[in-house]
Amino acid sequence: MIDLKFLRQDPQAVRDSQHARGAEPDLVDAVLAADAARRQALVAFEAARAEQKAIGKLVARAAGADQRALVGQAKGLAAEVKAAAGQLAIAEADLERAAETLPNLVEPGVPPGGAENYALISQSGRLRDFAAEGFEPASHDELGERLGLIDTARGAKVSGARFYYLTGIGARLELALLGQAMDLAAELGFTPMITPTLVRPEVMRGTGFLGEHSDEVYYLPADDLYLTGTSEVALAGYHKDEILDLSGGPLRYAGWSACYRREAGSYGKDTKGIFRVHQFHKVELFSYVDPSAAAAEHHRLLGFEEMMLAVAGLPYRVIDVAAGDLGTSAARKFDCEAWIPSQGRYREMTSTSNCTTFQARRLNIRQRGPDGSAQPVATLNGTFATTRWIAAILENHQQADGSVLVPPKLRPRLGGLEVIEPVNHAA
RNA sequence: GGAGGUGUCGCCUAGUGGCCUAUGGCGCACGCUUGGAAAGCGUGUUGGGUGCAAGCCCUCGGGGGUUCGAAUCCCCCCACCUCCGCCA
Repeated sequence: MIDLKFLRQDPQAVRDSQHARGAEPDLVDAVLAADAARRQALVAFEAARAEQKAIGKLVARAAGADQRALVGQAKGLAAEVKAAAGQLAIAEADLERAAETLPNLVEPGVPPGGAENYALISQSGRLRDFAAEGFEPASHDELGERLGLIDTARGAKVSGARFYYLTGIGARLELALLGQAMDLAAELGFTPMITPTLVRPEVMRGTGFLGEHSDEVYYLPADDLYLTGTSEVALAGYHKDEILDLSGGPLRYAGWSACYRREAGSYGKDTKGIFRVHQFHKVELFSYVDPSAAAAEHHRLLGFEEMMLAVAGLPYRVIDVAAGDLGTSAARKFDCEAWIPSQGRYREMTSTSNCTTFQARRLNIRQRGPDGSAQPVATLNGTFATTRWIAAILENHQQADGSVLVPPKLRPRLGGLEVIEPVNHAA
């Protein structure tokens, strides 16, 4: 049962939040009505049960004809209880269905509106002037092919569109990036994790991925398991049904995993290269914190992402994503977008979301409050590095002669390699 | 994949159809005792919902069923253990 205390306490705040998202405000009243109906059914059920239990005790103590008479009475009560239980089950299912569609409460300060209404927070790094350098920047897929790093043709032959091979230095570059991210995360106090990528339905649902974007998710019917699009799912499910002790500070994890996305609604978008693919690798940060510390932790995650962008030497900007462009479970989201020269625009490299208590309420992850009662914690996540970064690195560090400079911090992980030179496939 | 076994309140454990409103121990918390501590003694200790409260309801891996009544009987699922088979 999803915890709806926040909704009962302040329905207007939820309506305002829905408005900011450009989503159905009527949903709030539908959920409240379902909640009231459930409560009524619950009261009726509890009353019937209490009566039944009382007579049960009498039956236990009675004997002979008295007992037979009491059993007769109890039979009638049993039918009542059964009916009440049926009503309750229906009311609960209705509420669950209604509550499931209600996205998280948007944090105050988030710009209202759709994707284009984001707020620019900061801008870092220098955009190169390729015209002044005397050449036209090549796209990452061109570079990847020329340098022998990415093979999308054979990816398609073996697995279909949006699959690829990383080959040679391409594979090593990916490992370097993810390794660097894991090392940095560990240094910063995040526990490194390699997580399952197949999860049960309740975990998928609890993290908010079976809502409106369920068609983005791979499902294995034979096993009733979902392939995750991010290790966030496994990291959020990690403490499912647990009561955590956060008195020593947040619990912080860095998950490494393959990620799978169907990209169902994206025909025609980013069809070339590895910008939008069905399978990629990612290091994801995940924090469990006291709700009062969530906003501060969010900025901390953003800071770590910026460190990795600095390691990769990418020019980027940070945006505060508008309410209408937030995922179901996010209350606020900061994206770091790197400049992609061949496209002449910024593209998402990292994304960090404050999910406040949304996921914890669904996954039943709590901590002890001051009064000893169990209260939901807040969860936050942030991308730390992905396959997509290879594309940004190739494009931003390309040279006029077709080679690519390896960012200095990554060189030790590539055997000291400083420049990736074109390979001659004809040879 | 096949056969068998196990799952009770943080941990161990009693409980095989009705005062189970779940036993006992360990641990933990508080109190008494003490110069202080240990030991000892006493009290409390699954979690949740609802209520000002008393209370009431739910909760014995999860879900269904049988029954007036289920921790207990039946079915399905999940996890773990043992053995067999298969396999990177």
